[in-house]
Amino acid sequence: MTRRRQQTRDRLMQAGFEVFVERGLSASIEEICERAGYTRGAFYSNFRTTEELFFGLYERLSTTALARAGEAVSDVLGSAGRPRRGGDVVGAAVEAFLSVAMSPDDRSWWLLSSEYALQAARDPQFAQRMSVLRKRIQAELDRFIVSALDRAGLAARVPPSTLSRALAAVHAGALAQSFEDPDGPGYQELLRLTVPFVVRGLTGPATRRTGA
Amino acid sequence: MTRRRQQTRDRLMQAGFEVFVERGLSASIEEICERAGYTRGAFYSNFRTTEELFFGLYERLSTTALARAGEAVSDVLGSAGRPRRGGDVVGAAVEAFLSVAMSPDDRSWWLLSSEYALQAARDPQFAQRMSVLRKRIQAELDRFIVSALDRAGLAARVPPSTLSRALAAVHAGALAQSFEDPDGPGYQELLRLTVPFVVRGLTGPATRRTGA
DNA sequence: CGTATCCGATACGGAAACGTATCGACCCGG
DNA sequence: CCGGGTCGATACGTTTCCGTATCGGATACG
Repeated sequence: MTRRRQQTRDRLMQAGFEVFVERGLSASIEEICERAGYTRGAFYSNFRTTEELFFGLYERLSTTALARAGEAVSDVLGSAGRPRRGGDVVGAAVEAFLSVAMSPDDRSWWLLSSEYALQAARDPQFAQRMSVLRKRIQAELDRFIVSALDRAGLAARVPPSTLSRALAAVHAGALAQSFEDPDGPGYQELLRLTVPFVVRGLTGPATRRTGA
Repeated sequence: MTRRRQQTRDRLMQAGFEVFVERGLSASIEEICERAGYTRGAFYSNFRTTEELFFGLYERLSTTALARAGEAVSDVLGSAGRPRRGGDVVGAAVEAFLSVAMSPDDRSWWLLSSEYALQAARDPQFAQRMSVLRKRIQAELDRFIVSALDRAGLAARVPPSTLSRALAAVHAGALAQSFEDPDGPGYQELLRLTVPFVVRGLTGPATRRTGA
């Protein structure tokens, strides 16, 4: 409510972000407070548990992701209209997809999203709360896929949501492996080795009707 | 050394496996001992820290995975020889790949491998110790890919190791997403939507020489 | 069957983190 | 400028977990 409170909340969340990245979800309340420059009193006045702060962070992150995806959609829609057949349509689509996807060098995001996945897998309540936000992003991503395909003159051979999940899975796998195996191919290369083929495999010319 | 000691080690590791799956790496020594039916004395007599047990589990798991991969290789090599062109060569290769990959419904493995990845990302020493074992599995997987391609009459357009990493990434992404988003397409479907296209995209007929 | 050794149980001290209850300072409105 | 309410700091007791040192019993072996 008050300005001061909002500021301490923000600082605690920022500190939580950093500490969670460094230490994982097992970070202690004291660590977070120390990082933020507060004492535990401030924490308990704003959050009940570390998990609560952790989930708050997810809300914040997913909100910004949603906004970014929304922008990407309008960008694509803005310059859409007439499909263009020539050129590396799929390559352009991949680039577009990358622009929506999380920044490839964002190690922090990968670490945290792994933590979120683990937490959700272990705590059904957490999973349910997360799923609400997930669905919103998922829907926005689907919209992006649809408009991007339209712009590229392509039609999906599977439901757009299925296509977007498949691409998201490939993206996540590439991101994970690029960190887990630093000697192997990097994130960019992995995507170049996979995404175009998946897109080509799951789409066809727009004129053809999807029926059957 | 003695039989009793080996048994308590085994039981502690099994308990550790279960507790790590349920609680994550932040599990306490006491939890593990309680689960195993021992007291902390037994633990300290066999391990120094929970991380040590955790890493020991990785050694054990990677060993069995290595053995399984080795079997798969000999299976494929055994019935190889003459490449067969007809039929769904790629589909068969995918099935073969799946037989090497981790069991799709093995939630425990996914949880633990995520924990391993996180731990390695945060602790360079842990990462280095893991990388030794990883490389062994990686090499076996590469051998599998090579022999499977040979058997299918296909030649990789990229280094086999690169191909295997790409497939591993897709596999990992599909596995993760199937757990993170239970409403979406499942593991099997995600792989069917992606792996064949990636394989086709990165391989060609064996007769053609790879040289540019 | 007896004995030396190994190994897991027990006991102890201490550190770290938790949650609460209370106090003092700051902030905002009148 | 001042008063009431909010908010974060402080202090306290409790719990949990840790690591070690020691003890008692099981085990392997002659």
